[in-house]
Amino acid sequence: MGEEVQPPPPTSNNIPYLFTPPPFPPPSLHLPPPLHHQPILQNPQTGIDIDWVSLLLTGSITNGDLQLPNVPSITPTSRSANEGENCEKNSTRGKASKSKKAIPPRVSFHTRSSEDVLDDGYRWRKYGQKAVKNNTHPRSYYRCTHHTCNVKKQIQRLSKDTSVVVTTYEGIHNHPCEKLMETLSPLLKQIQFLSRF
DNA sequence: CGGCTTTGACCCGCGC
DNA sequence: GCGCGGGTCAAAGCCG
Repeated sequence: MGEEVQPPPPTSNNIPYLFTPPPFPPPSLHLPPPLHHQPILQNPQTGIDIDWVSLLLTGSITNGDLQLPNVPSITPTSRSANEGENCEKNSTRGKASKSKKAIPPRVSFHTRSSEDVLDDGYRWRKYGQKAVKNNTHPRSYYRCTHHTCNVKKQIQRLSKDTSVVVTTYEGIHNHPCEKLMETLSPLLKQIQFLSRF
């Protein structure tokens, strides 16, 4: 892949991945959010909403002055608690190896939903929940259940606006999304059929 | 019975 | 060095 990682947009709160637009496709989101999840990605400066249909059809967005490239806009974080797909545990738990760890791509986005868990077509197993500072809602930690896949995601509601769910993906799936294939295969067949005329 | 959630404990990095 | 906050583990319990 020759994709270049876009520099993170400047943020004031030193949380570099907030408001980071999703790449196309997002590392783990190969499906648009379900209908009950209203994506509210927007340019924090202009407040212009991102058009998911455009995103999925063209791979890029031209919505007002906000443009998203179709390359991953990945924002590696400087936090180091769990950097890595190499976060295999050594013999003793939590002991970090001295070698440099790869920083996994991290993407976060906001959706407006009454449900916490965004159904993105993958299967996730919850492995932790933690109360975080300055937020009345706990943060939930999920891991992809595919045995060879190391992708994680965090889900948290904004304390300011509890209808907003912040989903943060970490890592890239190394397997296809079965649900996506199920969903798309009849459409693809139809397209193939129609393209014969 | 297998897969999943819950939850308290543990570990680590960072700031003071 | 210490305390805090965040991330993960793993045992126990739940559920289909």
